[in-house]
Amino acid sequence: MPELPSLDTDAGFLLARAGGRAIRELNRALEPSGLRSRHYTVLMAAAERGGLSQRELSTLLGIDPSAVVALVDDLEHAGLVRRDAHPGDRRTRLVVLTGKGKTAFRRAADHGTKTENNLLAPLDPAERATLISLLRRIAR
Amino acid sequence: MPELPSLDTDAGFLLARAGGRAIRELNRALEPSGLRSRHYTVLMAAAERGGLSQRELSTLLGIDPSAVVALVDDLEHAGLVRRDAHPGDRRTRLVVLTGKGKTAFRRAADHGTKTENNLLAPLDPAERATLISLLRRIAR
DNA sequence: TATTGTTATACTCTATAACTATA
DNA sequence: TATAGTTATAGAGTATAACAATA
Repeated sequence: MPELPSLDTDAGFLLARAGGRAIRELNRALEPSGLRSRHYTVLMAAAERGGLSQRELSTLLGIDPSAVVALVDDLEHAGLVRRDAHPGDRRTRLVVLTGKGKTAFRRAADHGTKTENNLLAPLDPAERATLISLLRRIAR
Repeated sequence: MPELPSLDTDAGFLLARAGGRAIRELNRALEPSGLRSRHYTVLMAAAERGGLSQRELSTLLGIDPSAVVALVDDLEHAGLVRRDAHPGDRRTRLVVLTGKGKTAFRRAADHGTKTENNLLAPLDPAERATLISLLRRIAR
């Protein structure tokens, strides 16, 4: 007797729904800064581990390499990142935050944190930690 | 001392990443049937609570009303749903699964369930249940 | 030969506004 | 006046293929 999936218990549906909501609300919060949620994740990666190649950003963030080009273009034109030469490989460009980029990221992080608190409002701190640790194991 | 968000702990990023992966893998699994993940959720809603209006589908699934029109069009042309008249309101169309639609949904549900099992493979049954219940509280 | 970054392109998804018919 | 469904449209996101430079 096969059980049919239901909206209330389908993990894929709930993940897509919650993920879409997270993106939408973050985009709204970042609107004044001219950034979108994906720019924000690039800044986050660069702030955390400076000097990543675009290839590394692509796999780390799950964004297609061709899309990374466009995102880094945007951030470079806004003066928030530089594309530095790789010491040993002339094909590779290392994406590095500028001083202006660090400031912009800190400001964006304020909005991001508020948005996340709002999203997770129904959960207590232990539940938030549980959710994050479960997600980390399936997000890949 | 403000803590900056990190890729490892940012719930929005992890949700978006996992949600995107769920959609992508479901779309691949459904490809032979000619359905996309959003068609699947419409079928799921109609199977679970038959006779929903398109407006109700829109809020239940978090899909814009204009997009619901296109999805129901697709499903209707494929013979999987009907648009029935609402007894008391001639503006409203009730979306109902046909016999063919029920069969198609059961088959799609097989693929959906396999995809979900694959996605949740790193989690044991209790962890899956926890994740689903936490997601349900923030998915809205 | 393989890989990095890039360009071009097509398709899907999301979002908004405007219209119609009904309420 | 407000709501359900519809159409049109624009913008953002996703995905693929092909190319130049370099490994």
